Amino acid sequence: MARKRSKAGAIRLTEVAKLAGVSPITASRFFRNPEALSVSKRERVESAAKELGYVPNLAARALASQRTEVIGVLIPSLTNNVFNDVLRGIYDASEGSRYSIQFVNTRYSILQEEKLLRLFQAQKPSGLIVTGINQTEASIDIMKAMNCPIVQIMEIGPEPVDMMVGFSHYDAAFAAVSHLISQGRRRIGIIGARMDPRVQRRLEGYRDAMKQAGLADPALILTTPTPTGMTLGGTLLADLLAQVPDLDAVFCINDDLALGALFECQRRQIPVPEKLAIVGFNDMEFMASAFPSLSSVRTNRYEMGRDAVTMLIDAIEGRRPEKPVVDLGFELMVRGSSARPRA
Amino acid sequence: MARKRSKAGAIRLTEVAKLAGVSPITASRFFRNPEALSVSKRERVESAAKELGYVPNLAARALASQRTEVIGVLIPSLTNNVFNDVLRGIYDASEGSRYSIQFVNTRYSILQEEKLLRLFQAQKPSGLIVTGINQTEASIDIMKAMNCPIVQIMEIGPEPVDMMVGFSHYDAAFAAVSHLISQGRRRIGIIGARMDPRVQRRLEGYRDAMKQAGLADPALILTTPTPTGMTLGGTLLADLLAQVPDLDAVFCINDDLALGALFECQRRQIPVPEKLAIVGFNDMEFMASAFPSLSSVRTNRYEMGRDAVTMLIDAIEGRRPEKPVVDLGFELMVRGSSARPRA
DNA sequence: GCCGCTCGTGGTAGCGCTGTCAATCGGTGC
DNA sequence: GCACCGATTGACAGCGCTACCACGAGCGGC
Repeated sequence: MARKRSKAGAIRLTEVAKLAGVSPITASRFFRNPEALSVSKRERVESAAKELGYVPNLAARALASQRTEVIGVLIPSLTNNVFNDVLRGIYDASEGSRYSIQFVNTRYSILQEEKLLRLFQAQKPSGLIVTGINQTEASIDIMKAMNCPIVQIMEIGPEPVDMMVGFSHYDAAFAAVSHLISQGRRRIGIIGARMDPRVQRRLEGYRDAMKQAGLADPALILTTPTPTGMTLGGTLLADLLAQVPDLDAVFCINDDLALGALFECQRRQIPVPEKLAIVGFNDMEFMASAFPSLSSVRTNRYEMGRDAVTMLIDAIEGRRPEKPVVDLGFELMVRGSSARPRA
Repeated sequence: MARKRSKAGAIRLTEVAKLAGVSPITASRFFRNPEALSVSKRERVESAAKELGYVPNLAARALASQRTEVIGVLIPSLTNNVFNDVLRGIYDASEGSRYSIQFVNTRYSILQEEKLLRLFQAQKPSGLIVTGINQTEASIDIMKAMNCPIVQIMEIGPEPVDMMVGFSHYDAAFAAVSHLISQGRRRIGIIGARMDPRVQRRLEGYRDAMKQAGLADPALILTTPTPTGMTLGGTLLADLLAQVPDLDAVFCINDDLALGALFECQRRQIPVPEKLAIVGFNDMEFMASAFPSLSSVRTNRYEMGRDAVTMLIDAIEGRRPEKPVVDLGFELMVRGSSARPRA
């Protein structure tokens, strides 16, 4: 009874090594660090592996080496298009590297996040990307105990668990509202949905900009915890208009709401930007192509994902960045929907 | 030298077993099938595990058991919102089950898909979800060799590798175009982008519907391999109008193009639906909230993901479905943008 | 009272790979 | 010519868990 539980067709490293006429460990090295082998052995292992159709057993590798070449990504939502771009950046940056991405969905719940973090802990990833800076105490403990580089993305704050790539949602919202004020708008409302921590900070930016301009009025603020969407944008604007008939601008905490608001204006024949200015947040592709084109705050989502992975891989491989916190900034995209109304 | 390479704080099953006063294998069973233990042992293992903060080592489990509790998902795009809903269905259905989802991005390349399939092979997933029915020969060989249930999603065809959940893109497009014809439209164009296999089949549906009505004209067809987007929808419509000035309807092979086309009409002051009818494909949320509201073909994307996972888990656990191919159908959502023009 | 059954439990022996360290080899400096 | 050095290579011993099989206890049927 040579091998008790062996699977029929499974080709192992030993088989490859035997065919190549080298020791298993040499064959192993070929797959991890080919340069360490002499050219002749390298070629022999390579052709042997190809001939046998060898596929390495990742579980065995992970067990023996006490680590995996996985980068874990925790994001709050799949439905939110914002994360599409981030994920694209993550995938692009990881492509060609030895690391593969495993991403999980926290559904905007920090408890779910904690649970998933624990799950990752069992997997010993090489690195981790987590969204935002509002984790539970327990989550932070787990992250610190995990002994792998970690990048927090989407926003920046004073106390990174390890590294950070993001921007200030507060500043971005402040800039958007300041722009509306500078265009002569006075009754500037804000509509918001889902109100996650980053959205809250945008709301704060709005509040402070309005306060500083002496324009603050609680009636101008309309938010709901329900998930966002274009339809909701229309509904919220309708409600806000009922509350504030002399509204002359609306800052939408995301672009979906802004587009919904635009359609609502079209439905009500409210001219944009003449009677009502609209500014969104994120600058999704459709903002520029809408009619009128919609102003928004461009956030560097693709770059955020890309840079997070780059920093992570660098850190995993021992090249720690000199600056652990990277501010990617934002850019106010002024378009037709927020032009100065005719005098 | 008891343990040569042991990590300092790593708590293993053996430790838990010792504290609980049972054998390691009994502790192991507790985590996999608690019902098999007597109540007293179960409680003792449970409290011991909690006390030590035991986290199972997934790699070791996978190595010993020759399988992982992972469902692999291959999808072609992250940027395409269509897959958001599918993924949401997948996540929802997997939640609460023992399986975790690992998804990878083929970027609409069947070669990339083949490569990723090979990667999954090394991981021995419990099940696999792949997009579409156009795999390479090699991919199909790999899938057949993988010895796990597989569900192909997004469309259905005559030869499932294993199981399928989807609908007929041909029929759906045919229905959409027939609707426009029934509304009295004659010069019905089609604009398309990225032209993946499923989009190609929609184009076929359009072609046949037009041919059967005696309305076919190659000038009415405008497609491009470039990625889709709202901006592109405007551009394509502009180009099509230049080519076919008497265009009275346009079938857009996805909703992004449809929305871009609507904005282009607004920009050019072409009344929709009076002068031009618009129908999209997929029925994203924004279609109903646009002004005018946009007609589309509703596809059951969420259900597709959900059902795929359900079928997969059932099959993994030995409950093979009676019907391996599930047609989720579609529904034509007729809205303002394709209403009959006034006589 | 004995048989055979099921249920719960434990011992043994790996799963396929890599970390560690020692051995080997060809070339180098003096 | 010899000690020495870096570059390659290999032997050994696990990594933490579970499959397999064995075993004993409890129990109903005859």
